[in-house]
Amino acid sequence: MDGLSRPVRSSSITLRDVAGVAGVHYSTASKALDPTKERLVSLATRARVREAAATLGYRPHLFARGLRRGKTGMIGLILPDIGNPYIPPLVRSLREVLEADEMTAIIVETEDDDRRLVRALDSLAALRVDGVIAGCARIGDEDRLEEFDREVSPVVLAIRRLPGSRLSCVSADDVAGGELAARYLVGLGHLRLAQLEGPADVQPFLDRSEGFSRALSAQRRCELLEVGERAAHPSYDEGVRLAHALIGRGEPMPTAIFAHNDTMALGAIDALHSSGLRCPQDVSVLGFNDSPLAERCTPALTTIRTPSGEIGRRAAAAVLARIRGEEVGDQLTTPALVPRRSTARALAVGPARPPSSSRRKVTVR
Amino acid sequence: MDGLSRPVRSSSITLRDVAGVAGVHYSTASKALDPTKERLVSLATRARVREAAATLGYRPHLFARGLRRGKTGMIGLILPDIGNPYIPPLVRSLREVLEADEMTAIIVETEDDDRRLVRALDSLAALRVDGVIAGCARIGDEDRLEEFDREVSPVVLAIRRLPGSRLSCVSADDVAGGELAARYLVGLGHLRLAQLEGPADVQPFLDRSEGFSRALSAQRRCELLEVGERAAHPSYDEGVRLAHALIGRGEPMPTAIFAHNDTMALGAIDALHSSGLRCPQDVSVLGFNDSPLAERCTPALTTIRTPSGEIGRRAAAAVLARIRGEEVGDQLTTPALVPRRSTARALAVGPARPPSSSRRKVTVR
DNA sequence: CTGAAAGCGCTTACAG
DNA sequence: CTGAAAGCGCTTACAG
Repeated sequence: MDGLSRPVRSSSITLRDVAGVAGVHYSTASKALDPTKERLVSLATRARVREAAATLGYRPHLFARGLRRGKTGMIGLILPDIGNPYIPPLVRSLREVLEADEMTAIIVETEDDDRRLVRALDSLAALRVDGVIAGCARIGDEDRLEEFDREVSPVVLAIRRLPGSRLSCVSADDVAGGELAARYLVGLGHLRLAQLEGPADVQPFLDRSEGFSRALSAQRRCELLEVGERAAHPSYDEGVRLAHALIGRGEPMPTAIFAHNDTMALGAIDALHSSGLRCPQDVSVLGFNDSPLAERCTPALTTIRTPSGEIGRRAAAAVLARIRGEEVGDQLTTPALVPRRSTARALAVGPARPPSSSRRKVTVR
Repeated sequence: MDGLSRPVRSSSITLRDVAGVAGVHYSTASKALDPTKERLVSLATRARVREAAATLGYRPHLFARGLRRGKTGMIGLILPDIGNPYIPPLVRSLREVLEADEMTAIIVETEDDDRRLVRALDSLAALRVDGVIAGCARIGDEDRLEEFDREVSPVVLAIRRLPGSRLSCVSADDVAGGELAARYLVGLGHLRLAQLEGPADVQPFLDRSEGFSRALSAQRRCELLEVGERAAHPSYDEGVRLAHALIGRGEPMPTAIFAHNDTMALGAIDALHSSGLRCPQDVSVLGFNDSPLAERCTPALTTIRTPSGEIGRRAAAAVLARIRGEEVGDQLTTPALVPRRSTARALAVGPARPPSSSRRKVTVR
């Protein structure tokens, strides 16, 4: 009678419709269509129901099913920035694992902003996601994330670990990555080095710093030059800014720079370039992550690979396990050095200087 | 009794719980909490219900509500590739508009693969999304997309129009963009030009080709060199490949190249570079889209801006309108030229040639 | 202004 | 093997 209150689209085919065509009760149709329950239904009925479903184009209403079963089949994926080239491969691998379990990922972005995180968590709670993969954790987020884990659904950390939290985490071994960076550059003969550090509220950057400077201090004669500040965001623009800060100090330039991610490394290379310094001839630059753009730039970027595919797969498997009620431990993947063109042997001769400053000295003297 | 079948988490606070604490029927609680219905409830009750909801931390179960109301609050966003730097800004702007209407976007990727499109549409149908924004349309997808629009929920096209379809579309005016590219390069004095074309099953690339070559043929003395093939994907790698194809022909090089998107332009620049040709001194390169990386590379890329923020917002507004039952027309946004460092005046002197081939000629002669 | 009932589309014990 | 019933959490006519 009330045409307006009914769904308009033809394809809101329901189990009732299927059952009607097949001539059975809709609960029987439900069982016939459920692989785990089909054995409760006679072969003949099964066939009839399936045919009816096929000809009608029936699709189970996932959220109706979810409501009944007490789950939604949705996983929240909280990311700081989907524009970071490291992210898409990770999202893809993660989604593959989720989809194999009929789960769908909902991506929300925080842009490393507190209020956005709160809002993201709010919506995911209202959506009743079955679990969350948080790739956005900043030091200080422990409580919020753990509360969600306690009150709504399981949360696992990915990429960014949170030492002060009991939430399990899948990430790279960033300390080892920093060490690897240092040892490689030292092996190339570099004695004066610097690092462009990511924000201090993100543990991986702290870890990379620690690994790098620790491995360096184990070497005699190696000097770690201070940039004086860290990046506000681990972005190209900040890479440019910090590199210029380094150049502008007036002190001798390092012969090698370790940037805390690939994007900052690209910024640094372009900044060097625009200051008349060549990479790698004057200054070697080493990135971190091995995101897709690392091999697609000039010079191709030497970097530390932190396998995003594997981290994505493991993180997905970890939430799925926690949803099943299993406990999962932390998982660190081992980073690997990928040598390309942006690093070179240190020259035996004296320190490179920004052309302008060396020119200045020449004219002054 | 049966502890196992009930939700475990404390926060599955339901309307019943709230009503219990407030001492009212749960239907009354529902009204008290609904801004559009709160006037049906006495002030005192309203206050009590709200307080109960707040102290219990009640959140409406969005999918339960959706089931009752016949909508889910979800919009499917079908994209070929979230790794394309043009995409994140578009996703962000689009999401802003959707969120203002309490809608959530579900992103699925097709990688321009037929089977993935089918699967994507399948899942979105099972999710009963209220609408779809398809940024993945390839020529030939008309039927599938229109069927979804007819049977499941409204589909609007974004970025890629589909001339053979009645689905409404929000995109850039790609023909005008191609013309703009041609006129700009001609204005710089270039007489021998080439374009690196994207796949022929994507209308925007066809449009860019058409605009470019049409504007060029209107000029006397301008020559459009044939590359001989199009890109299989509009990617960096294909940009590299096509540029090498151009260089390897043995014919004189163009002095300006129009790449059908920024990513291909970057590939082309790197390919030129690795062949000893400088951009822009030897060859100017013009991109398309003005994705974020265009201003963050060396040389900064001259490109055609097709405002992703605006396209995203309009596309979101368009689905929302269609969901409300309104018809919406096609919308073309006007592209604009963004001059940067990768293009320069054509030299008055003779054609640039790949160094190797010119060297060869020198030694041979 | 409040409550009781029906129902969104499904699943799942429970009878027969 | 099949069906009838209850219920997931909500909203919304409909009575009172």
